[in-house]
Amino acid sequence: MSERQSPGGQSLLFLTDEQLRKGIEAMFFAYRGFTADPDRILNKYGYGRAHHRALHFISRAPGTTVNNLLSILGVTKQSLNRVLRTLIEDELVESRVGTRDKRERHLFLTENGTALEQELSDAQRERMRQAYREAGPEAVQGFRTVLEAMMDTDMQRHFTRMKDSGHD
Amino acid sequence: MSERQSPGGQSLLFLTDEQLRKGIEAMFFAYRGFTADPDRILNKYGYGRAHHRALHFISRAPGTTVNNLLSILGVTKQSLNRVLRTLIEDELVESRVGTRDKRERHLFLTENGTALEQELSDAQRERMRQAYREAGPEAVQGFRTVLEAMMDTDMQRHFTRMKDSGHD
DNA sequence: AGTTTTATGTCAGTGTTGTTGACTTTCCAA
DNA sequence: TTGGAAAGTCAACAACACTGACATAAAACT
Repeated sequence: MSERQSPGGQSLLFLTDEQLRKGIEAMFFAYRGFTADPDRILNKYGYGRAHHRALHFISRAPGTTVNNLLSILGVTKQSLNRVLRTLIEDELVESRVGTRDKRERHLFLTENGTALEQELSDAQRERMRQAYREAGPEAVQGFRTVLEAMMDTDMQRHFTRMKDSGHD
Repeated sequence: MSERQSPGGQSLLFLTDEQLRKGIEAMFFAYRGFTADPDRILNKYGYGRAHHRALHFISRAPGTTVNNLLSILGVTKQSLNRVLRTLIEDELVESRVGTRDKRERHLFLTENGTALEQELSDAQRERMRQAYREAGPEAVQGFRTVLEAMMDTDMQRHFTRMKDSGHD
C-alpha cells in the first residue's frame, strides 16, 4: 500500500480509485462467502437471514428486550416482529414479560433455539477461522481495525459495548 | 492476537469462539455501514442495491454479457433480468446484440448510467477511503488479505481476474 | 387523577429482490 | 438437418424489508 510520512509524523495514504474499488469488490464478494454457509443451513429449516440475526443477538445477550434488538438490527418493529413471532411459535425463542417493567419482553433462546444457533454459528465461525488462519495474525488485526472504521458511529457504539463486556 | 510458532515454522493462531464471534459481528455492522451511503442515493432515484451491483460491474467491464454478469453476481438470470430491464428502460444501460453470437447481449452504461454509477461509487469510495485512513496502511493490507480468504473459491477467481486486469 | 410517553404487538398494503417454471431465439455439433 | 444447449424473456410466487394506522398496557409526568 502506498504510504508517506508527513512532516508532522502522521502517515498519509495515497489511494487510487482503482485500489478503493478493489476494496469495495472484496467486501462484496467476502460478505457473500461470509453468509453462504448459514444461508444453506437456514434454508434447510425454512428460515432466512433475518432469523439468523435475531438468534445471534439473543444468544449473545440473553434477556435482551425487543427494543434493544431493534436498535442493533436497524429494522422496523414490524419486520422484526414477523421474524420473532415465527421463532416463538416454533419454540426456538422464549419471550418473558419484564419484572421491573412489565411493558418489556425479555428474549431467550430455548434448548432448540440454542441448538440451531450453535449449528449456524459453528459454520460461520469455521469459515472465519479458516480465513484468519490463511491470512495470519497481523492481517486479522488489520481486518478488525478497518471494519471498525467502516461502521456507522452509532453501530460502533453497539459493537464496542459488546466488546467491552466480553473477553477479547 | 494470540500466536505461536510451530516447530515447522508455520504460525499458529489460537482463536476463541469469542474472538471469532467479534469478527462475525464486525463484518455484519461494517457491511451495513458499507452499503448505507449508496442505499440512500439509490432510494432517492427509486432503485435498489441490485441496480447498484449491476451498474458497478457493467461500469467495471463495459460490453460484458448478461451471462458473465450472472456468474459474478450469483443470482438467477430472471432476477438480474428484471433489474436490467428497468435500467434499460430508464436509459441508464444500453444492451447491444452480439455480433459474433447473436444470442448474447453486450451491456454498456449510457451517459446517465455513468453519472449515477459515479455518484454511487463516489459515496462508497469516500467511506472506504475514510476507513482506510483511520486504520492505516498495514491494517488495509490485512483487511484485504482476510477478505480474500473469506470469499468462496470461485468468487476469488472473479476477483483475481479483475485484479490482474487492473492496476493495483 | 389525568395526560402523555414508552414498549410492544398487530393489520393492511407496498416495493425490492430473490426463486422456479415455461417459453423463444439462436447457435452448434452429431 | 435435427436435436440439444445456451442466452435471454415473461409470469407467478416467496421472503423480507418498508410505511401507516391502530391497540394495549405500563410507566412517567404534571
